[in-house]
Amino acid sequence: MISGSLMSKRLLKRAAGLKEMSYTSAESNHSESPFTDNGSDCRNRWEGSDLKKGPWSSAEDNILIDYVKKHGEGNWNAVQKHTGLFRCGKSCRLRWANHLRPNLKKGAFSLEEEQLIVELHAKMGNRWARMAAHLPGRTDNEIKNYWNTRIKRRQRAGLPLYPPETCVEVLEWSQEYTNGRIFGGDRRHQGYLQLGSCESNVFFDSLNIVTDMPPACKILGYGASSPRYEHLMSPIMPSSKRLRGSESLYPGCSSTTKDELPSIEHFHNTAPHKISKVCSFSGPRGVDHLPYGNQHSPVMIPDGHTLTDGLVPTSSPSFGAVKLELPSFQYSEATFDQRKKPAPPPHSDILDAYIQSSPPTGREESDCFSNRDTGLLDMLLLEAKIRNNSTDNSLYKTCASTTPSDAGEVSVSQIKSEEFDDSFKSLVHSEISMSTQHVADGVPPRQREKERKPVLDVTRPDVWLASSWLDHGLGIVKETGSVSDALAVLLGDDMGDDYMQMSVGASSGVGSCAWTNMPPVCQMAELP
DNA sequence: AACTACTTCAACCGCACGTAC
DNA sequence: CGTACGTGCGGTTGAAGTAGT
Repeated sequence: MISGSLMSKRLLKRAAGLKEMSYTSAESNHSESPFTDNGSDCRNRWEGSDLKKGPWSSAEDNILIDYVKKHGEGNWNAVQKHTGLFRCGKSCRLRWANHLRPNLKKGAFSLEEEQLIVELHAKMGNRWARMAAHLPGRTDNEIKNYWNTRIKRRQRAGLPLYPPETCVEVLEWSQEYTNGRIFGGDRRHQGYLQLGSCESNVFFDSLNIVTDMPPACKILGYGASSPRYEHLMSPIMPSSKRLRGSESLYPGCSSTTKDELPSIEHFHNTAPHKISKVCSFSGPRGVDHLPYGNQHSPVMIPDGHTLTDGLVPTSSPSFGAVKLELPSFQYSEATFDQRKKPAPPPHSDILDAYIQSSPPTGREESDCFSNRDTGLLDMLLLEAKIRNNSTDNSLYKTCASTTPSDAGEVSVSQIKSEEFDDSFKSLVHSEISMSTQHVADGVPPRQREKERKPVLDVTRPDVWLASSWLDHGLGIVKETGSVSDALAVLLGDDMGDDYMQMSVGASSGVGSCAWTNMPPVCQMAELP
């Protein structure tokens, strides 16, 4: 929410119709003619490009309004022909859609609208246009700007982006999905699932994790170790351009993303850590790497910096950092011991690679993982899909437990290449080996896996939640109805003592954290 | 008052999809 | 089938506004 004075000023400005002042003041000459050049605001003049850019003058607005009145919306490229307006069709459309069309709401978002945005974002991710469809009179741009502003504020405040109830709702929804009650045939042809009034397509076309590789620096800077959960905390990170199946090799590496992520070479050169180090979900990864509770050792990123390096005091991890520590690859104890120094690459790398490289069980799976990212739901769906598609979770488990020695060393760059297939095969082979050994020595693979695992600290929300979400079969958390509690723990981890107390207090059952035990910051569902 | 840092938001850009030809 | 065009979407940019010093 916009702070009082600022908002009131803005509202006043808008109410008085002065919003154009900033433009008209600079281009007051435009009021006479839309084609009057005033230099400063017409950065790319139509003289050079035939088309004017920059702020619209009121005269131009009037021309466009007249045009739409006469010809209706659409055919925007014809505007220039019919009106002589030196604006491209896209610009006309944008101006109309965002500012000129009737029934547009101006002014600050109402509380209801804000709540709806949060809810929608939790389900849809950065799908502004779809969100706008649920907010009459609001534009995608407006929502997007609001959200970006909001998350920045909340990140600064160290608060979660989503109120607990939203997360719980989403989780419950996910459970429905997991249970197969929200799943149909070919999603591509069944349209968006309607859940209440919300399009929940997010569930079905959002599992392309890599695409959401945050401008890593941003997400990491805020302490999120798993971009998959960026939307839980810092969806500021571009959710990449819409993935439309054309991104092949490394779908997540959209241009924008690439620019902000450490380059593959960077990983190679500065951190010869291998992906296999991370090719294990990091939920219960080495304690040393966890930024929780009193173990605020920062999560490492491949280049040797920490997630919080220079950005967030490690002694006070952001809420989001904790909250976002969702299912990720974990280290086996052996793995961890070997890797206390090396920093695991962003978990998303691994997960992405895993997802995208996993031999699909069918086209549906392929589709499932081929679309763009969304929000909190992604991981839930991922889990569900993996569970659904792997009869005994073996592959999943493999990825969750395989040590480097099992899988061999796979570099990040390899992960980002087709060579990951080989790595994946290695993982599978290791799993097969484990199963085979089970036949030989009678030790069930799961038990063996347990033996290889570090003792999990169930007071740590990352461990707890990751375990719960990823696979109860991992043997860490047996209760299945505690997702909400897990989330509560997660959300409740507001840096430090509160969280620790709460977690310990719930030791009788890791899944028994009451909302009332939430630290105040967590109970504060929404920051105004 | 001047300066700086930060925030907001309108507009732009590039990409992808759908459709007509 | 391939291409061009129109359109929509999401991320980014940068000017203007605001707050703090």
